[in-house]
Amino acid sequence: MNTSVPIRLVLADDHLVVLEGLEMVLSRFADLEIVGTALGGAEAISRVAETDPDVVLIDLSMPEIDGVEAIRRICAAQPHVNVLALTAFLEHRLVTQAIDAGARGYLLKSASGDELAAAIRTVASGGSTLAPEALPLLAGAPETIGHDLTPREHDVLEHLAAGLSNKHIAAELGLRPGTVRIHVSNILVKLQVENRTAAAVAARNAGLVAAERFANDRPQPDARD
Amino acid sequence: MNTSVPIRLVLADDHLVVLEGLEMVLSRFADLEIVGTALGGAEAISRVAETDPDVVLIDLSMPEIDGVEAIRRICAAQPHVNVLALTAFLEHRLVTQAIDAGARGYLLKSASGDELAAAIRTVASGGSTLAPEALPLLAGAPETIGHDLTPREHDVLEHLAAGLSNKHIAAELGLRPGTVRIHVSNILVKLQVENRTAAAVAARNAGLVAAERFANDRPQPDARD
DNA sequence: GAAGGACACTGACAATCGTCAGGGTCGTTC
DNA sequence: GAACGACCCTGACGATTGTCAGTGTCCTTC
Repeated sequence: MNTSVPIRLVLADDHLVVLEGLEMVLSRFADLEIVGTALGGAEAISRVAETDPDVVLIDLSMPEIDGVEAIRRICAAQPHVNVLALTAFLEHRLVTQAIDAGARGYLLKSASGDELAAAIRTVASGGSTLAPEALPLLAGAPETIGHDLTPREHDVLEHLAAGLSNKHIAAELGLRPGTVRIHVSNILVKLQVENRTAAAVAARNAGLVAAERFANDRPQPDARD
Repeated sequence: MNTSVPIRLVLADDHLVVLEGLEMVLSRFADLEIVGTALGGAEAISRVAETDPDVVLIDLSMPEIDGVEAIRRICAAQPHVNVLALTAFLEHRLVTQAIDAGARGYLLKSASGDELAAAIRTVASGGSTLAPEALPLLAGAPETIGHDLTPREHDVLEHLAAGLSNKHIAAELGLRPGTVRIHVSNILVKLQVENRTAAAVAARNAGLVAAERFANDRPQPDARD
């Protein structure tokens, strides 16, 4: 029996061929209707605003406006829209941020089309769903490292992870170098590492700072004082 | 370019839903015949061995046996098979490594299904193709940085990028700390950076050292609740 | 064999980093 | 108001880092 109305769906993924693929995979299911697609976060937000769908399936790793930010804005503007986050990699920060931003579910791209459709139905009916692989990340405390950083420490870490010296960080933030040193020292304790280089690596691995996917640009402090 | 025999194709991607999507997108084209799919590098190798296809479309970022290694083995075993590399991100090391390993082409997932099909046809007929975005990475010298490192410098960089101090690196390599300092100093010059932290970041961005993408493992996908 | 270059190593300073022992502000609790 | 804790700031001191000048080895070239 056809339930009266199909689930209206918006898809967002910055990889065109993946987006096309998702579209075709999901169009197999009679109870799902794709009312819009988007190639980026900004596009996703406006597409959702236009079509007011039941469910949004959104990739988290997108340039410019990333998935988490898009989820946040969509949930703020249209709280009745159910958001399902999709991503290629299992990352603690992404899972928690997506949930915090308002996502009703979190799924990996290693799921099958059937699993995806099932998750969409669950989310559409007001339920929530989580990739089984994501559970241990939320349950235990395997990756709670660095989540107790103060705002200032996060500022410093951001610059530190770009390779700046304490002097440059101080100039950038309008502080004394000695002050920056203390922040760095506290960061080392909280990240459980021995020195700033290890901190930079750990911060990137834990996703505490934006990691440049593309190797093209290189942050270079204009030195020579 | 209408031929009686379709192009026989093997697809490999560790994300099941993406793999299904690619399969459906490409099955639209009458001149393409998908003779096998694989969820990982090892599976790709054996699938190619079994089916002896014209073209292999292979994702580069796969766990265990990654795409580059798979390409290398496929090209070694079956040199007549044309390999087309596919990846989500534009990374200098991946492009060059894929080409070195024997790939006839390099495409981004931001390509459309049509572009993908066109690239497959080009590669199948003995040509080669490259994502337009990948060209500047190979053409200019924006990322030739660090390719003139001596073996010893590479050893040191490997440890440095893991966050080790000079003293620890010295102990690890059986050197004096002062010696390590000189290697580090030379590395800084060659990587065009100011300090060791920036060197660690640059080395990872440029793919000069193995960068574990995420801190936690990836359990095997399965199940539906 | 001599000359040259690339590479690895080392000990000496100066600059930078990380730790220590403080002080200041703000908001909460008694 | 006093006490408390969280956060941010600062100068002084040892430890680490990065630079400099210099030695030894191996390999190629003349």
